[in-house]
Amino acid sequence: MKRDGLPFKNTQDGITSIFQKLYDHYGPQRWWPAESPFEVIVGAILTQNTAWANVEKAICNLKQRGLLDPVLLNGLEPEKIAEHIKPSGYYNIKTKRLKSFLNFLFKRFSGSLDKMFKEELETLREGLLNISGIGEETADSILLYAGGYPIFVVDAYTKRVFSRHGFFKSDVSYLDCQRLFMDNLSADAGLFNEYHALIVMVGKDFCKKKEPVCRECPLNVFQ
DNA sequence: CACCAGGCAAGTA
DNA sequence: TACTTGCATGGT
Repeated sequence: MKRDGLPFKNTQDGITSIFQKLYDHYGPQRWWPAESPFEVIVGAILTQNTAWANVEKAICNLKQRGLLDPVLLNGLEPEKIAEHIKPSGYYNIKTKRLKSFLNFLFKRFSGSLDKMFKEELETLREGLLNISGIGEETADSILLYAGGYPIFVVDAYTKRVFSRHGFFKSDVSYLDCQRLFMDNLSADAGLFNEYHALIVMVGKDFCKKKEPVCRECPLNVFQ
């Protein structure tokens, strides 16, 4: 880690102590905000490049109609799905993405999430990435937050916060960024769960896209 | 009013 | 491989 004047002995110390500072500041986040693994999956697809508040409206529409279930949603006309998830934006493409996932779930696991989550981590990750509409972040979110697998989720905030603090360049690849965390933390799903959630919190509060650097924040142990 | 949000795939060169 | 563009609503 070539970062002068920082209080970390090495990268591992940095990654570990930043987690501790965030946890001390924000407390446990207990993600994902959902009542079931399927709700996590739907939310993970709907939140692609979309504010969570809008996703909540869409999830609420589905939940109120009792449609937050693989069988029922799979039997629904695309036009009806699109109508319900409209508040989350990109509703036509997201309808296709939900259908693509459901098609995968029914063809490979006869519609059973329990069966799906019996797969090995790497096998299931490959399978999810093969679904049109599910990229690395969505796949890892499903694996970690719905399946409880020990995989670290990288998002725009992760790259922004940690590149601004010198851990890598802002155009770092998903896998390189993910490797930084997974190589320097124990493979603990509970830890990865909290860490990603805390990064999103601190990112929302102090690391906006517009500003050239992070404002002073709990992460600013760098001065 | 402009800009952004817990991405992804398809198109182009 | 490396860029660019479309997708769309709702909050600040």
